[in-house]
Amino acid sequence: MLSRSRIVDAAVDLIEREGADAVSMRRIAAGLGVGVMSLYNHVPNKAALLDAISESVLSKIEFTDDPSAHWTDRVRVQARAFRQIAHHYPRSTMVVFSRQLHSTAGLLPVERALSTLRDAGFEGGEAVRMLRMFVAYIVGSLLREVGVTPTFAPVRGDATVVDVDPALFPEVSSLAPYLTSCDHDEEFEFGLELLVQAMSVRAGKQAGRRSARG
Amino acid sequence: MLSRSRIVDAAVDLIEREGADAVSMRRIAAGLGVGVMSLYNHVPNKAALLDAISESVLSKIEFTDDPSAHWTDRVRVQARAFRQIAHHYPRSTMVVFSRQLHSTAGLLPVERALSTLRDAGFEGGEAVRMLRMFVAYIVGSLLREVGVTPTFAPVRGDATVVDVDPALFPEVSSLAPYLTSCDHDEEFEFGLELLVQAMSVRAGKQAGRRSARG
DNA sequence: GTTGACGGACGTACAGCGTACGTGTCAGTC
DNA sequence: GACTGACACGTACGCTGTACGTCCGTCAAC
Repeated sequence: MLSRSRIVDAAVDLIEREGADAVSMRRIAAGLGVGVMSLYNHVPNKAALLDAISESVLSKIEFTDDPSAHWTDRVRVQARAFRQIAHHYPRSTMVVFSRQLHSTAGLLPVERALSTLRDAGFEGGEAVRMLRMFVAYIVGSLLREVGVTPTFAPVRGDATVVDVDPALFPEVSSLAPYLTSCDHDEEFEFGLELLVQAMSVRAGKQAGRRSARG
Repeated sequence: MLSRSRIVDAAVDLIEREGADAVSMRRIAAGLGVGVMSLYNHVPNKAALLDAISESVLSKIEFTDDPSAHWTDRVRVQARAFRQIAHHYPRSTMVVFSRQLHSTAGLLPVERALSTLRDAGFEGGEAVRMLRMFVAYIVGSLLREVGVTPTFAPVRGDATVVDVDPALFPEVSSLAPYLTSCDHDEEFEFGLELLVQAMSVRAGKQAGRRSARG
């Protein structure tokens, strides 16, 4: 028996196996062993199916939030949970990012994150701004990681940075070894720590106001 | 006479006017008053055309770098220059983000940014990590701004957050007014300042190493 | 002036796409 | 038995990217 979730799962599988470009209603139907138009009994159109895929992927994020942990650790855990799913469904993640997220699937993560930020001492608009900034960093990082890994297209040779004129681009040239290689885990953790530290400073300033201006 | 740049410009215009989904070789050709297949004399295929669009948009970023300014101000200026282009070509920017950027068009910005970071006192891998983190934040922010603004699809009603059960999502519910509204300029500057401050702390720590571990 | 080569614009054709519409087959209810 | 709804399916239409062949304007060689 066909169902919306079976269709979504098959679509995600297809995306991960053959890439987002390979996704067509006919391919999905073939994968399920049904006719094309049968899908439309459960999904209004392809755009809605892609939205459902986004929702499905986002809902897979596991937020094992430990309220007793320090808020900095909770931030770290939540960020890594996001990233883990993105790495598990890299090509589908690109689909998520390329679409509007206007669904309530991501509401639980938001609730958890806001709760964490409140513990950190952020109130009202400040908490929301912090959350948005954090999400921006995570999304931007994952877009790079997932776009670079063999996700959407086969990786091209890294000769692009090798044949750079050192006279024109001295910095790029001298930092070439760092630019060509990239330990994604390390990069992510680096930015994560920087953000957590920046938030700690900000939190201390506004919450405890410890020895500031005094 | 047809040319690659004329095709790219027409494509960008079309994307901005009617959205990325409306882009087809036939539409572009019609906009230029030529036959479809004439395009293929200048562009190998549609994917290459989209890559050319990315390159074109990225190359429009104006980096009026002032080496005499303080590095923090240079960082701000560079980030805003990026954002300005994204706002000028919002729908095309989505195309840029959805593709692999593997072109040398973004090399000048990279050079400028690395130079700025060197002035800030970052060396080697640290500079590259800072750059990547910064780009991640900017890209993530723009993805949200540009994805929310009437860019890809018409904006949906903001009733998604209104009908939230306060018992299930207390934080989301109480912060609803902050979550539904969003001053993008303010948000961007907020994160920008936070990052610049975080970088300043880091720069002071590793460059001057003033009174650390002492 | 004629000829040949060639680059570029173009038309045709084909496979594949999303999906509107109609049809057939069941399960459940009177 | 008849009626009803849900659901799987086939057909068909307009669209897509693009391979291929054709035609024409320009220019070099003779």
